[in-house]
Amino acid sequence: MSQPLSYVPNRVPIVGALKAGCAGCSMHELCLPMGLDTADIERLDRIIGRRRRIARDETLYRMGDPFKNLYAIRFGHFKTYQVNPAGEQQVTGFQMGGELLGMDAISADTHHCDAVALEDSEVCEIPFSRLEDLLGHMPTLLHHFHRIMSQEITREQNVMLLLGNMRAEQQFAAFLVNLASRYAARGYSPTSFQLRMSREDIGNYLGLTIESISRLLSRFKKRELLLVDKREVQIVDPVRLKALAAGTEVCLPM
Amino acid sequence: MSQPLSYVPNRVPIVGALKAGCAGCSMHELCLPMGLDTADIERLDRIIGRRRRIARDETLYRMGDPFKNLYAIRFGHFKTYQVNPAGEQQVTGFQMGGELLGMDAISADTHHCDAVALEDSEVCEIPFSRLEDLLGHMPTLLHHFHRIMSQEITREQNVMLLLGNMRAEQQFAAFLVNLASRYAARGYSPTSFQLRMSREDIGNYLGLTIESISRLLSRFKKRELLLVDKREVQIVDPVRLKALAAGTEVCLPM
DNA sequence: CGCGGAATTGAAAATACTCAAAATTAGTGG
DNA sequence: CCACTAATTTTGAGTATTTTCAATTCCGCG
Repeated sequence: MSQPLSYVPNRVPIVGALKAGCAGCSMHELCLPMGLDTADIERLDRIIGRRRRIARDETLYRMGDPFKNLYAIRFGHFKTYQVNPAGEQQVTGFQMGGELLGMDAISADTHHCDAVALEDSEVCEIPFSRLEDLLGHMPTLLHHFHRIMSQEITREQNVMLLLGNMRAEQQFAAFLVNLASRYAARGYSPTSFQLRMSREDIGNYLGLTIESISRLLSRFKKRELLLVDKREVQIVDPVRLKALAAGTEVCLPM
Repeated sequence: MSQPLSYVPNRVPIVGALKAGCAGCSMHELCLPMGLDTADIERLDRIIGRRRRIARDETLYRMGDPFKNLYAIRFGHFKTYQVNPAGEQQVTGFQMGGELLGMDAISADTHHCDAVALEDSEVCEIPFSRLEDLLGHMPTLLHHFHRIMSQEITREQNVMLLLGNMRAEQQFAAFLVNLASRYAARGYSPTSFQLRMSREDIGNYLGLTIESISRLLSRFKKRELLLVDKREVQIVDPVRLKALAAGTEVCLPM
């Protein structure tokens, strides 16, 4: 599923085999270089910094860190969370391969959240000032970058929708449907995947307690919407799950 | 408080008095032209489309409308809301003078929410494709635009924080503190202002019912945090209100 | 003056939370 | 590979906050 974790020197073309840089990255169709021609990918490659391995539970950046780079996830999963004045965490998102981390930091040149790897992961460092220079000369990339930022805004609006007026059961269904669609976009099964995050993280993200998440999983299991084994989830009835997420159907307790 | 509503022909310089365009707009220190020199403001002015008056309760754009323009609010207030598959509304934000509307539409060339004026308002149309062309030639503006988009991401993350792990009372306090700080940034009193939105809109935004908002207002009034008269709010104890919003203090019912 | 939308208030109901305990799983070292 | 410990998850019972439903009241406006 994810790539082997053995160390391979970065950015060194392996003759006749893998290309280095964006062109050789399995995420290039989803990530920043999406839709660029070979020459433009080349230009983008030249500004991209080193690749970084982030082991599970390690922090990529912290709230308050000075903003230097965006990070493109090559493989692995991350969570981002903010800490409020009272010291409580709020998970603001889960990110996976092909997604960009750090866009919230542009506004104040300072990171606004912590980003922690949920499993051993790898990211590309994208020095933002160099990227911005490049954007001035590459209209296609500029537009695509704006789309990505806009997508992030849209994503968060959807979370607001979710947090603001869905009941627990609907929220959780929507969460699963969202994960499924993102795996589908990456060529993975949308009906069978691993939850990379703990029940606690899910609960925190959805504004629910860990107990509620646990109960919802049990309920969905009993209603034969899902098969659940530890963190492995199999969606048995995607249609009904989507209906639940849309609010067209309900799934009462017991 | 807001500018007079009488009609004045747009973009016609009044000799020896007001300048037309961004330089003459009271919001230019908060809006897109922030930090630009006179020559650059001039360039920006040239691509900005007409000004539009939007009467109270009128819609600036709707979900699904093709995306052509961003809108800078010259004066007035707006709300944006999405409609979920079940037909329920979710207010995703309240916007005021100097703020930009429509950035969520870039990602899919289609508006993702409705924007409705909460009072008689005026916006500048900013044709996005022309803006993007200009951004390629104005690094300062480019960077500033990215800051604005990033700020929108940050703003929404803060709402997630609010919706995700605050109790009603804390949410509502945070909402008021947020409004206060935005009015302060605009040179208005941060302790005395009008709520431009209905209790229903506030409740919808915060994921609470209208009844809950009403009870919270009564409670805050009784605890001498606020004076409330219809939509006019006066913050009597800003320190305690902030403490409430931060979660450092509580304010129980009765 | 009276109508209608908006806001307030009260009482009952429901959803999700808290606390507690048990069960399961993951991690560690022998 | 197994045993042990720590962490995570599940489940139950009682509680609390917020919602729902209903009845008024308030206010703007014709």
